[in-house]
Amino acid sequence: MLEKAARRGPDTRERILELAEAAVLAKGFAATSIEELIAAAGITKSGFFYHFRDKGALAKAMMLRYIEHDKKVLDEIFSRADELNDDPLHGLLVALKLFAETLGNLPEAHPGCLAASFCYQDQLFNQDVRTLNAQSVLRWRERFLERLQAIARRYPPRREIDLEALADMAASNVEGGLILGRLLKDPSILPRQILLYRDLIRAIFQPE
Amino acid sequence: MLEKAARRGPDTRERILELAEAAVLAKGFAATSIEELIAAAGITKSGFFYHFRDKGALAKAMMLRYIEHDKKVLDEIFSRADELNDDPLHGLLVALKLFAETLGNLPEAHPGCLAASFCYQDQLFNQDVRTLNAQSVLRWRERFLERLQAIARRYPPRREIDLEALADMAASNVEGGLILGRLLKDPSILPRQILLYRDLIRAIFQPE
DNA sequence: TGTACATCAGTGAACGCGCGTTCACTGATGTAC
DNA sequence: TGTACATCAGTGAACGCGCGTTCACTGATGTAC
Repeated sequence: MLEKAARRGPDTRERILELAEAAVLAKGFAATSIEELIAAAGITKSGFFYHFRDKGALAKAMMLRYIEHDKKVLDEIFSRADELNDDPLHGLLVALKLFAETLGNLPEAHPGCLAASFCYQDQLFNQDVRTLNAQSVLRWRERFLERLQAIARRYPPRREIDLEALADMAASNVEGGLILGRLLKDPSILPRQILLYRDLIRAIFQPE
Repeated sequence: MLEKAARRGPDTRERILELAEAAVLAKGFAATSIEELIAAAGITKSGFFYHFRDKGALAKAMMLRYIEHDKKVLDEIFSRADELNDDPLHGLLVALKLFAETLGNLPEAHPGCLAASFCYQDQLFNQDVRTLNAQSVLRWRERFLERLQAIARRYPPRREIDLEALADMAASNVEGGLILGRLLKDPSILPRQILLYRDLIRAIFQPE
């Protein structure tokens, strides 16, 4: 037990999920074959079915992994942003700046979002997976709406504004920015969209 | 020749493309089988291959059809918006309002964008199709950027602003709104996002 | 106006390949006594 | 400390089905003369 080592591969299951995510973001779930995943992971087909009951179980595991990762990233950014101040507007502006930097420095050439990929193929998945997917975006809504409401209390905006839509715009803007970035193969689009969203938030709430 | 009628079905090719678009938006291109399309269209497999050399040719035809439709809708909305005035800001605000209404009243339960669907599966397509897809979003950029520049000349914004990002935000916001609408099965999200974008444009440029 | 030919919009049968899934088995590690 | 058994992380072979594609053919319409 001393070694706790790598029985076979070091966490094969995680490796499969990683490979699957990259493949799905490149060509979709249906076109991602188990065959190619096991070839890349260096196991046999039966090895795959030891980890996942069927292909549907792979989809669900991918979604759970994605949601967990998503939550972790957001948590970290917001807690870093709130570290040294307790002004909700300032905190959000810092968070958005951090977010733009994080997403601008991703190693992948054409990053994508699994939620978006799955939602454009959702007939392939069972209700379970679809519900999980909806949850991931609901968390964004809640998180940003809470923030914006706190900000609006302290800095009443000059004009009336649909706060829920403005909260959804955070996620919407990221999804849209990812798509434009992919279509035009321009990784600068997403960070610029986020910084633009940030500028708009500031323009709405910040007293002159 | 009098009848010019319906040789077999009335424009089978168009019917296939229509069916294919709906299927692709629901489950992706790879999972959309020729078999299901011909079953729905009421022809045989060979009939399909009379219209399309192979599945790749179907993809390209879908993209061309989508681009043409996209252009027509935008042309129409902008020309309606510009009909009775020549103020660029007012024109854009009217256009965005029309756009929100148009997209809010779509008959489909969960509308989607073929460009977005394809970009999340772009490994399935050849360079030809990918280039077409990029063009569709470039047209949005050009169109909105032109507008925004004209607006900025007449109404210099209070703060400096990244006009190109603001132009891209039009497309980005629609793509994002579609995704959120699908994920949450809420058709009101997209029109609200567009109206929010409109409010932001007004807040940036309109003199108090 | 009638005939010969061309084209358009398909039909029908067959193909091979790759996919997801199943099942009986295995060899290394961990645990009970 | 040694042995018996259980579990973990797989292997290997076989399966049937559906998919995209091909090929020879067809029957209705259009066109030339």
